[in-house]
Amino acid sequence: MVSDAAPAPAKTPVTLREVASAAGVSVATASKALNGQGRMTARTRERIRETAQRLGFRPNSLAQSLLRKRSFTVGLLTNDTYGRFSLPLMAGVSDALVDAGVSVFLCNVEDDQRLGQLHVEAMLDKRVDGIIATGKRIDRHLPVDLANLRIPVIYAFTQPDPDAIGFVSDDAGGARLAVEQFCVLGRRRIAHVSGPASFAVVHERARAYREVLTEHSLPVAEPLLGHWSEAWGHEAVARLFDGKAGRGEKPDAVFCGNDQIARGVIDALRERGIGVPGDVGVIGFDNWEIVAEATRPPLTSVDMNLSALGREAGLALLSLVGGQPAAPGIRKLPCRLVVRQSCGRPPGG
Amino acid sequence: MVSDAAPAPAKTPVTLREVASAAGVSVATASKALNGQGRMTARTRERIRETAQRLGFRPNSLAQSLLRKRSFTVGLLTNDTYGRFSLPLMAGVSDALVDAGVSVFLCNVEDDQRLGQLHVEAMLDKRVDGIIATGKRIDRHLPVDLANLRIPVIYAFTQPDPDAIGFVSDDAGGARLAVEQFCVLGRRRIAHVSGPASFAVVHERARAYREVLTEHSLPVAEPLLGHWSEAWGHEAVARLFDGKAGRGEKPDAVFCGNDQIARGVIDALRERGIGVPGDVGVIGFDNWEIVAEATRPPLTSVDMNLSALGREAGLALLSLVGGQPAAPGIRKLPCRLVVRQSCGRPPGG
DNA sequence: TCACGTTGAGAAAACCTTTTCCCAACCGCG
DNA sequence: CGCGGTTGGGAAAAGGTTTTCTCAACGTGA
Repeated sequence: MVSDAAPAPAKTPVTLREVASAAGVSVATASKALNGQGRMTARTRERIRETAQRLGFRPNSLAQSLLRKRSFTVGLLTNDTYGRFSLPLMAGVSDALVDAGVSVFLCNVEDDQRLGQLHVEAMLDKRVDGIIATGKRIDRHLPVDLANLRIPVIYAFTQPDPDAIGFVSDDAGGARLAVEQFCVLGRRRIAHVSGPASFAVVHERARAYREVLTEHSLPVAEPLLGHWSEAWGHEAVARLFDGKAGRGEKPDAVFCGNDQIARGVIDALRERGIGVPGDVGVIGFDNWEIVAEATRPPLTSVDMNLSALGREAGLALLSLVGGQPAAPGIRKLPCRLVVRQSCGRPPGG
Repeated sequence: MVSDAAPAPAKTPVTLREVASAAGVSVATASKALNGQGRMTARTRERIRETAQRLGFRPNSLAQSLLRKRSFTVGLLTNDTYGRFSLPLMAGVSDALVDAGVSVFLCNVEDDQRLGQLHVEAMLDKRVDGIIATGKRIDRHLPVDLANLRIPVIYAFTQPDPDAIGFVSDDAGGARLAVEQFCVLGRRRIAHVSGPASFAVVHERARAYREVLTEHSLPVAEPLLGHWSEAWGHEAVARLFDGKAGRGEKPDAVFCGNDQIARGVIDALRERGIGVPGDVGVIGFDNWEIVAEATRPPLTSVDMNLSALGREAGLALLSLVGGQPAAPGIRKLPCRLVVRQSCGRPPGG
């Protein structure tokens, strides 16, 4: 027998049987030694451990899964192929699971029912322990039916089935943060420019906007709804600022439905010689850093904490898989305001 | 026996054994019937198939994998957590593999060696058939060692190990497309504004830029290297256009290293009253649609075809897993020019 | 009738690990 | 010396599928 020195990468994985025979014990004993189970002398256990170490033994996850009926694998379903929402979310999910030794199948289903079916079946066949469904819109379903699946399902940033568990961002809370910030900064005429009325979050944020203004006894302007683009930001500024009303009647703050709109608003204001944040404060939504940091001045924006949301979803799934019960319903996670320069500084500051 | 009508979702998966006993045959026969193997009467085969169908039988992938030593699973390693490069690439990979019944483990390793190790080991334990490594930079390695892995590895949009197979975009070719386009459009004084010198692609594109200009006997200006931001685009315009040289000596076209720089360039030009594309044509790189479509005018840009690159990588891995040999080396995939309005139209058009 | 080939289907091994018995040896105690 | 209890470790089943081998029945030609 040649003593192989460095544990050179074996061409074929070493099995428990090989460890056992190298250590001169049965596979049963070897298994128990490595898992800290059973009874044996400390010396035997240590010898087996060393042998396994030396041979570079790693248990075959497939065999373990087959037996334990637990694959340490979950599926992540998304239809947000190119979007920027799913990536931080996925990172959070993955982050929460990797420490538990759980790997994540990424399944992009677009909006294709057939593709969704295909992926779900593949995941079921592979005996995933659970599924996380995520999308690009809070108020839409994925094109798959996950209702009676015999494995736990968690929804994140997408519309959950009834009786399921879903995590979403607290958009109303996020909107409050933004508008309250304007109030604190002494802004009095706060406008709201947002996306299409077909999005549920548009109404949720608009409601919060109205509430905060009312609470502060400030005038409530009807929100301007358009679409999620810079161009719409430009147009909204034209509508808000190009009238012949005096300076004192025009907005001194604009709360925007996303960062692209805010970018358009800031650019349009600058083109009109209106100072940001001097004359008008601007706050965006999404905190899309690459946009928020490129605006002039850098954009204050509401962050939905998507990565944290993904983490929570991952942990919730883990606990469900572990057999912990959990009440169905929607959990809203708080947003946070990332203050940069576009909103201005406190009067006294 | 009650005839259960609709195949209600069973609480526990139905096994081959159950199918066999329901059809009155042995598991061996059942297996062969469903896989089109072995010899039996057509009637027997059909009866078994129907029984399986009726019971909603789906083979346990874990058991199959254990036996076949093939898990129909691959790992996708990335360190591009928030970036926009990995998403289209992943979509392409997933797309190429889903039809072969192969699922993809998404592993985000950041730039963390420990995390990389962790993920690679988890994937190896789960007996993935192969690994695709992808990153956010073509000229950097991932923080993991995939050299002697006993399973096939493909690199995509990241620096491959020697003797490995890698797919990257043909950046020089992409740059040629852009500069040639300017030449065709009759531009004569073409500038190049790009990212930091620490990126290999910056030099590759600059070389192509010089070559094309030389081929067309046009003056070659030294490329301006800075960083990948809008702010740098602004500054570059200041350097190029704010001198006291006459209009006839200033650039009439700017080829930018990415879309953000191009965005900055266009904005800065507009602020100076210089018309785009009338006075100066602009072409960007990356074709990041959300930026390219928001510039005024919409930005012509080089698309790296990342989704196609992902597809190629996926197919290559599949063929490697299938035992097909493949020569090591780097394969460059062509870019394409997406023409919008910022480059101008042909003189006669 | 016998030898032989074909057909249809089942038994069992294999994949790798975990876990539940089970058993032999040993110890102490009466 | 006999007995119950403990200790160290092994045999075997289980998990679900695939594949090889085996075998009985049957038909055919001599």
